[in-house]
Amino acid sequence: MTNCDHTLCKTSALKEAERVCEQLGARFTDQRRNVFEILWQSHKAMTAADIMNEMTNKQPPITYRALEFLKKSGLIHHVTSLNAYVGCIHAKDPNHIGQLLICTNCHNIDEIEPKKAVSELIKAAKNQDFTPSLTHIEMLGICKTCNNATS
Amino acid sequence: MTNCDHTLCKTSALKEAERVCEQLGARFTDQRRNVFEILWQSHKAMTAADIMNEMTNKQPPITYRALEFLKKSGLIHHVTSLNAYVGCIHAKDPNHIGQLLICTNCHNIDEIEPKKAVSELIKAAKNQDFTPSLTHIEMLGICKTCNNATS
DNA sequence: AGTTTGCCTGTTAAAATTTAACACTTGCTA
DNA sequence: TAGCAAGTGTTAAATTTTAACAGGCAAACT
Ligand SMILES: [Zn+2]
Ligand SMILES: [Zn+2]
Ligand SMILES: [Zn+2]
Ligand SMILES: [Zn+2]
Repeated sequence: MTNCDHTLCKTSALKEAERVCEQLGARFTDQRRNVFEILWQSHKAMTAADIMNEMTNKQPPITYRALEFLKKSGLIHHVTSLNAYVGCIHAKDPNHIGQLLICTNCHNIDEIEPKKAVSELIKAAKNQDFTPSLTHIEMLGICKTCNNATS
Repeated sequence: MTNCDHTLCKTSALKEAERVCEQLGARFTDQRRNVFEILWQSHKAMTAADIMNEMTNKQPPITYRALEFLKKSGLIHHVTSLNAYVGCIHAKDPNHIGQLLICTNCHNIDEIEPKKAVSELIKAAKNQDFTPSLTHIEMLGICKTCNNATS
């Protein structure tokens, strides 16, 4: 994501969303698109309230339902440590486990797929005879851009 | 934690809490102890409301302030994916990064310290020039006991 | 074409969760 | 013993999330 051509980010995310919905037999309705486009204005996490403020229809149930749908469909991530949401940049792979790098300064979020780390995490879990189904990895810290700026 | 002598868990956690407070120059007051002991009744996560219900003084600010303090002091973990809290079993090491194994069946939480996985996560972050300060690792799944029970 | 069906929306509230503000107390210490 | 910082009690309020239910809309059947 770092130094992205964000117009490209956004259009390809939209295309992907349409594909995913099609595949799920669900509709990419106005409300869902509205939430999705608002989230994809940037790579920053937004709270439900943030999003709601920018919606055409600002009623809570509308917003929460769309968020719920997008999350279940793997198109967005719920950033639990911020209680906020961000568009997923790996939506093509519905089974990916993302490591979210959350900059506490500029609030941008990058998402990487740390295959080796994940396999270590799963190994560690299995050592305790624990069978994981859902994994959250969130790191708060300072991103490259902000690091350079403050030095 | 699995198959623990929980009386032991609890007393050693209390002793540790007293030590940590002492070291921080803070007081392990009645309210803080009340929250802490309620959490340590088990290894299950409890929401703020759950805890509040069992407090001597059931007023929200009392509960939230104690939780905030205990979290900042590293004595409990905020389980962000459940928006709930659980006692930390590695409080002796204030810099540990715990991997929470959260059983969606019995709701017990185990916490392990996956050193290798963590170093891989940090390595992956640094590859993006990201400087992490706080790391959350939470896995939802089925624990050993529940796995055995359902098979 | 008309009708059923299931998904999705609109709307009205209400419940649940978290925080603000401020006066007061308590234990330390200068 | 007065002053200070940490911690509490109390009253509300703000924020976040959910329930409930009537209505609309698009694909699918007859
Ligand atoms: Zn971008
Ligand atoms: Zn993702
Ligand atoms: Zn811990
Ligand atoms: Zn279990």
